[in-house]
Amino acid sequence: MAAKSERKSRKRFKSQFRIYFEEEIALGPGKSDLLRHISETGSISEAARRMDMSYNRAWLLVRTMNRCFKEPLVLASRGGDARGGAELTKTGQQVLALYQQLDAKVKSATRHPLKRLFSYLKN
Amino acid sequence: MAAKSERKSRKRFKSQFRIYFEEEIALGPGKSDLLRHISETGSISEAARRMDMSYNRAWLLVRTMNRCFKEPLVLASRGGDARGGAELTKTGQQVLALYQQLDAKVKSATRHPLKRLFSYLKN
DNA sequence: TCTCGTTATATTTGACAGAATATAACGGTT
DNA sequence: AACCGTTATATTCTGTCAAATATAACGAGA
Repeated sequence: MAAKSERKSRKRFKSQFRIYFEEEIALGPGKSDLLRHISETGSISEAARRMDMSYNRAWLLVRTMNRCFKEPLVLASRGGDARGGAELTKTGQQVLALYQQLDAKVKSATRHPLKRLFSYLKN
Repeated sequence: MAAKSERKSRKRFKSQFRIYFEEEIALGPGKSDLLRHISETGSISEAARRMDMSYNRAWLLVRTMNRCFKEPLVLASRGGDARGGAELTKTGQQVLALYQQLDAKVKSATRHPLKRLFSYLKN
């Protein structure tokens, strides 16, 4: 780890794509990230904690996603055995997978021109 | 035009990539668009008018770009024969071309998974 | 030296997204 | 019936980014 000349480059690249439905963002980097964490933790609030995001915000994102898609992406339950929780629906899993696939494709497609662009930036 | 079932789809996709230098956005969708218009019009203010953007904002974007790259992308002059104007430097042209290339690559790379994603959205 | 469209720059205003805060409901378990 | 961690929802606050506004400088040409 110590061998790299700079511990963190001053040059960065951020690619983000958003899917809109009407005037709302149905899916984007934040929402897909949230989906992943919900899938991993089985809980909206635990996902939010791990992302250092307020539960309130996380819940609003979930609500928007569920509203924009034909079928809900997240199914949540209150109380009960595990004192509530949430999970991705089949649709949610598929949508997340597609988004991640999109992400990977963009990464590989931009690799080379990006490198050239970076060379024009200051050091 | 009247035959299409919807005059404008409610589903949209926006892909944008930004290149950061330190904490500033060195290049992004807006800035590259501005570069194009400056190249076409030979003027920052005319470019701004066509983009329905204030001259002030356009100038700030140009200033940021010029600050982030090794060499300025835009060269401007005041007064004089044409009463001032601006043009892209050779570097500016190359950077713009690279960005547009990036854009095209992303478009073609995302085409198919995007279509599938759209099918999950409400109509 | 006045004009004119441009570049150059500072400052003030305003809108809006996200943060913060508050509260309630749920429903198994104990 | 009390408890607990979660989901669910409304409302207020606030920091930030863009818009708006204001001025000045430039410099060839008339």
